Amino acid sequence: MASAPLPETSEATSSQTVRALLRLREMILAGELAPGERLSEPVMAEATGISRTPIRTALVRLQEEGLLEPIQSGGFRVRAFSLDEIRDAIQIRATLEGLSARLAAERGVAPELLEMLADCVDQIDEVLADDEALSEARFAAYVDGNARFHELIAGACGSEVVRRQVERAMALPFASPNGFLRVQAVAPDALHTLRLANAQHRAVVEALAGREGARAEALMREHARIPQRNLETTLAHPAIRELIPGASLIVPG
Amino acid sequence: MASAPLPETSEATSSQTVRALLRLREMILAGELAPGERLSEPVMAEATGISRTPIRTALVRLQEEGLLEPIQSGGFRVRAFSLDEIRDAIQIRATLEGLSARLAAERGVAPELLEMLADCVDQIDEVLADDEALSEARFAAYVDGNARFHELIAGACGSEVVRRQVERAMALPFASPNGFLRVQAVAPDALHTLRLANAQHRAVVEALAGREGARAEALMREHARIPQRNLETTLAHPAIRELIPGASLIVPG
DNA sequence: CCAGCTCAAGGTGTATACAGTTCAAAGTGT
DNA sequence: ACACTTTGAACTGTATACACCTTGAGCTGG
Repeated sequence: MASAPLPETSEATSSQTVRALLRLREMILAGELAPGERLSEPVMAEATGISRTPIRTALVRLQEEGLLEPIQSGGFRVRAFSLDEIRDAIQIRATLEGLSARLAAERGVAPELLEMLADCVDQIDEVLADDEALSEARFAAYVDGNARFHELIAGACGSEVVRRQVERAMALPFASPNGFLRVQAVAPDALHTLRLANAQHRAVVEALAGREGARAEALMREHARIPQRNLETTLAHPAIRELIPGASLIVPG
Repeated sequence: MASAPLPETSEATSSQTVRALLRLREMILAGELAPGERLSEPVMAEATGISRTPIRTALVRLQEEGLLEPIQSGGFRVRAFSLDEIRDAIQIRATLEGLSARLAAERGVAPELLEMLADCVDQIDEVLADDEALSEARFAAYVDGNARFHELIAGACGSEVVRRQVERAMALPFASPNGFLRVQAVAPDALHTLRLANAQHRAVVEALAGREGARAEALMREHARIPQRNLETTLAHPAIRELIPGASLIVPG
């Protein structure tokens, strides 16, 4: 039990379908497939070395995920997202996170969960303690803490249905809590904003502990203004578009 | 162009996959497949006369929809829903409808849309004008008006992303606006409650017209208390469980 | 030179075959 | 009588073959 390093979950992921899903998502977000372009199953099969069947089910999954849209005559094309849609996607996530937080506060959260949330906040505080610019390692630690915090919030109300729906809302790359973080990191007031974000995190934990449902909900909603702002920044400085995943899917519209 | 009655969209729906999806969903909601039961692809293929491939993609879609859950060793089983989960699913829908309504109010809605919404409300009012018990036909008219109203709200903010997400939230049968309506119809205070519901509809239209975002959002949320109450009623009187679609998926939990 | 038509190439939807694996039941040994 | 083993049936994941459809390019006729 003690030996045997975990089988590398990333590469040798058992099924072909999962491999195809990961690979295709990666290709789409990397911009290897232009928005509006039809995804030819035989071509993808050739490119990935996976047969058409798993490719096909991966395409269905990606459609449900929102990255692809069906074509009248059959098959799928890469979806393009307008800035307005991205704004809305972020608001959807924030709204659902707010719901989860409110329900959690109203129903009460287990002390262990509060502690785990506090751990995330502490980890981020530690990362931000220094006044120097963020190193790559510190940035990674922030991303990790932030992702864990938001995952915990998604499941905080103890409802599988809610957790699923929140996760769905995060599926779009720009709607994810970490979607615009790299943009954030290069901003002049980066540290200041990140500290503000973590102050909001801490306030949410406090609200959950005190069963303040409305406060927890409002905080989670307000919290999503930060990526909104980063989106504006990205809009204003097209050069930093490269920093955000799936940037190629964003169209002026 | 004038002749040729539209090909019956319901039965001869072009693709096998769509047919399989409809048929399987129907079977699950009708309780022909018990919750927890594994769905054998060959068996379903035999039962429906459709080959395994379309069955398979339908299963994937039903999983994304939330009606099925994956089994460790492969394949899917019918998902069971606890009462708490149903409550939460209704709240999710209400929350997202509230978001759509608020955004619509803030951004302003086209006069044509307001008119269409008002039409729904009027249609329902007409159905409820009479003080007698609801006939089957009047009930159907109510269901239709109600469904149209909620669909319009889902798309009212003009965002495809939001519309999609709201529709997703309505996918679970009990979370749909019409999910518990049949229960409502047999209640002693049926007409009273339905009139209350439509008063809320009308208030939402008013709020949209007046760009009162917070009001529109709060109304849509409150509006979902009615199905919540109907859920309680159903719980108290197990005999009427038969009236709601997918009742067999509800477990005590 | 342009419009319309034809034809071919490619692509999707579907069926089916096959290998590896899981699960359960029956049988055997104690 | 009970527990363990073994075997077989069934099922999933995957590959592949095939028919029908769509679409675009090239060709022909005006």
